[in-house]
Amino acid sequence: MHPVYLEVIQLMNEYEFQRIENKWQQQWKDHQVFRTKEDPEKPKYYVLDMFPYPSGAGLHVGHPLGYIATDIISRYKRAKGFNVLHPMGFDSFGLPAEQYAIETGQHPAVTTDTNIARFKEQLEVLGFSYDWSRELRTSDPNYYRWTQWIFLQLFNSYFDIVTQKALPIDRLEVPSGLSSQEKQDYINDHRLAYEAEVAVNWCPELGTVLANEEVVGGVSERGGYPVIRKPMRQWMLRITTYTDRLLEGLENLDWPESIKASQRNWIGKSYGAEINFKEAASGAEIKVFTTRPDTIFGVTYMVLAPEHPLVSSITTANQKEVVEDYLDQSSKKSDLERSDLDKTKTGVFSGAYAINPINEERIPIWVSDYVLISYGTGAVMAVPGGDQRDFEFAKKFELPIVAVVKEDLSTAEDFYAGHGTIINSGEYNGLDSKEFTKIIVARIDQEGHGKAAVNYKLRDWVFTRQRYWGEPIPIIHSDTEGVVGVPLDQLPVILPEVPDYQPTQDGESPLAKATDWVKTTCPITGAPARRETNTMPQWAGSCWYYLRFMDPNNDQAFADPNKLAHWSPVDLYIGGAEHAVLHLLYARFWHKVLFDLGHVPTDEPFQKLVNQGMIQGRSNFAYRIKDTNTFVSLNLKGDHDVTPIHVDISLCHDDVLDTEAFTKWQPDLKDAEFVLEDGKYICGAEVEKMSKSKLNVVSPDQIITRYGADTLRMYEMFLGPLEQGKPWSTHGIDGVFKFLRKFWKLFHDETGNLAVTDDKPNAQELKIKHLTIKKVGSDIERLSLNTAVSAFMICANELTALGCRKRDILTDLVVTIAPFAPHMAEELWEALGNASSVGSAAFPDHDETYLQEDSHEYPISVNGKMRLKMRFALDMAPTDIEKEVLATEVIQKWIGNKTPKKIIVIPGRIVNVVV
RNA sequence: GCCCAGAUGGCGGAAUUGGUAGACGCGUUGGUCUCAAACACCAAUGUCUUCACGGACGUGCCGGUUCGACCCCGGCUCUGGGUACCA
Repeated sequence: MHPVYLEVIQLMNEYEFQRIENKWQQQWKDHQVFRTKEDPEKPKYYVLDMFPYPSGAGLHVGHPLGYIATDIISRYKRAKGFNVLHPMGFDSFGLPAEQYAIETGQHPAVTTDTNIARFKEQLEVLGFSYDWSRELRTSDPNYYRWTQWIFLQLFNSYFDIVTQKALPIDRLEVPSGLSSQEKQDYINDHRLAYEAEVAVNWCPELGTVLANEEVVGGVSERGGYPVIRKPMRQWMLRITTYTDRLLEGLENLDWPESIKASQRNWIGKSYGAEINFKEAASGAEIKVFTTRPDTIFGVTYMVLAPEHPLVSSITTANQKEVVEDYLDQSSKKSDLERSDLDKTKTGVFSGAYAINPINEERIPIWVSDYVLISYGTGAVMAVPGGDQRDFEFAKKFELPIVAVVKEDLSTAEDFYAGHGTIINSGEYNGLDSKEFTKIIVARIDQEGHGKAAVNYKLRDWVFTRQRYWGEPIPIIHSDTEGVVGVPLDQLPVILPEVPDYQPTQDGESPLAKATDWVKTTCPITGAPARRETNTMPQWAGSCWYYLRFMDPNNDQAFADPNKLAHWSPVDLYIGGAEHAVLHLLYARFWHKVLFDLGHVPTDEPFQKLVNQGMIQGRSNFAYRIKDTNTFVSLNLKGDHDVTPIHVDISLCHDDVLDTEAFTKWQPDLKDAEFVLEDGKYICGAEVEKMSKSKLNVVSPDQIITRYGADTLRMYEMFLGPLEQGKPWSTHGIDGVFKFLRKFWKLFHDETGNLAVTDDKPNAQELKIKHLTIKKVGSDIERLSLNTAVSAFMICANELTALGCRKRDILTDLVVTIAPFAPHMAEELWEALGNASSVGSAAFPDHDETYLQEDSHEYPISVNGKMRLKMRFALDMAPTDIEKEVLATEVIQKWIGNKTPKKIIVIPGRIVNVVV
């Protein structure tokens, strides 16, 4: 809309959203309307948003989708008499700020502050009812002090197998007769936070270690450089001890099934058996894990991962050279190459043989990187007749294939991966494979060849980053005492200033450059010692922020136990599905540890979880003819070799490029030439993730300037179901804007004066009111906010048609709409003569008596097809209805000369005549 | 490959327990107002057929259960998301 029109509309329609919204946002701020205190008189309700990372790009229209929903719920629950906790904060440690710091030398704290200020401003103009007095930032020392404190809780705990819970490390029973070094090692081996040498993602080009989430498809997310595995000393968290608890805990959570499925999948529990094979020459034991012990007679060879410790010792002299060559090659492979599924399998024969413990068969031992050292035992018994990968490998290296399970005995296929009937397995032939699994595992166990076993995909959590902008790990390295936790009264360990933020070439953290900071003393002996220089990953701060919101300014504890007891757990948590696994799994893990140690009152942190869909962007493309500065319009590019480039969507209107603006957009485009169609340059378009780099970001600010926050709030809800993703489009926002003006006009006459009357409402008007209250209330409860908006539209349409301006009707509607359009509601509420905020008014109750009717318009169907409608009294006897229906001419026509077999009358619903 | 979700007019979507398919909004068409436009308002709008009344078809496809199916069951197809040499 043109700015001139905007003024015209405002003059004509009196709904001055800009004035109204500024006014009420100021009032809420001045009077701290949303400040929350514990209130034992009211039931509590904790509504949480996934707090954002304050990026430099600011909010786009996708961010508020979930925030609007939680704000509506919060305001609704308050009006329903709940004491609502609805906080917001910032996940402010993280890579983009650090990357920016490396490029510009500006301290990440400075850019983070600027970004947060911008985010807060954008959140405020949306009219959210956050209790800003509880705002937190994960990069604030008063916050990360407690993140470090929790880390030390993990460091000072172990997982007790018997009770299946974490206990303080001093309760660990250490075997007697150990030397002091052995004793220290034993204890460290049980801590929930421990140091270990593990393979990490090392990016040689960037000279840094990357987090898993920074590696996409084997290359670095930033720059697209190859990433290799490199063993380095890391802090790890023993999340694997909690696998079963994390799995079982999912059962009672009100979470989307897909998220639970993702977590189960990620944990990846599989049942099977560990079977010991013996190497023929040395008798060395090689353990394999299999989920299909029933296929043991189909084992035709064995495969070890290249990193398997036995590889070098069993390799025969003849094969030594090829095996070493292969090991060397695979160690150099990037993750990209190793994970490329299309590649053909590689491997070498070790020269050694293993003995199948069940049938004493001698099978060759191969080495191949399709077996991973990180899962199971790093060795597999290969059953090419029953496993796709083994089958491909056997085909390539011409190894024998034996079918041992058949679904259908008549087929001649030599490959079948499912369950069925056992064949080629000696005395066991003919058994059902599932049945045989139990029998053979029992035999293996009895004969000492192995045992039933469970395996998980979940690995311990690599908890260190060689990065600057994160929480320092509160550990001191002492020459005599090993790793020592920083004493709790010395927290926080403040992030030091460093000369520059660049990661070092050898993978050491930038914190190592703060040499004075690194030098410290051992808390036990007082001798000189070094601080840990690694920092925590970005997930650390978000693992427990929901707890800190309950008591954000406490400097004695991470939160007061009474406040934790009052607010726990989070009743409703809304956020994007991209956090389905990592954040939600890590947070659950920390929570369970804190629960075991008696620090939090619940076993699970988030009772109900809802994923809002992602709002995608619509990108525009221009097509540059290769090696030229000429751009060809969408439908003419056919014959040319073109490179599509993203064009900022602000340079396009309905996919037509503003060529003049385009040439001024970037210096290298100033001489750009265009091949036009119909005198216009038409851009290509594609729906993809909304992001700064794709130049398709729509900021809520633009929409708010045009239509106001209330319109944007209702429009985003009106788009469709909350959980569903959709591309952003403003088609239809006018409809919502029109609705709000219509609602406004119910209260005002043509001159803009309040025109509410004190007339008594009639039955029809009361019915509209009560129906709307009922519908909106139940829609909010089930998070169907799109249909709630439509209920308001229906209501406004009907009242407008009736010309109803009655106070009784309108007062309740203002309270009902307040969660959705709070600014307009406040303004109308004030105009109706109320001194207090509409937020303090109780949500009206609907009265069923106004909704009841004494008759119902029955759809009359013949053989299930609706033919006409007839109105009958609700208390009319079904037999009387039957008579009337049969006597009707239209129905008679449909029955014709047949006799009705049956007539079904469902009182208050439907009539069906069966002929 | 595996796991999960989904498929309804020109478009976004509605139908809460098996009971009138298409609420509400957008768009489109026609009209009122206007010098004209915008705004606003009124009417029509699933497809096919009919001058009309009406009729036939219709919720991705095939089949089933039922008096009655967008909804339940069996078998597919396609789309989106997650995940993967996990033995």
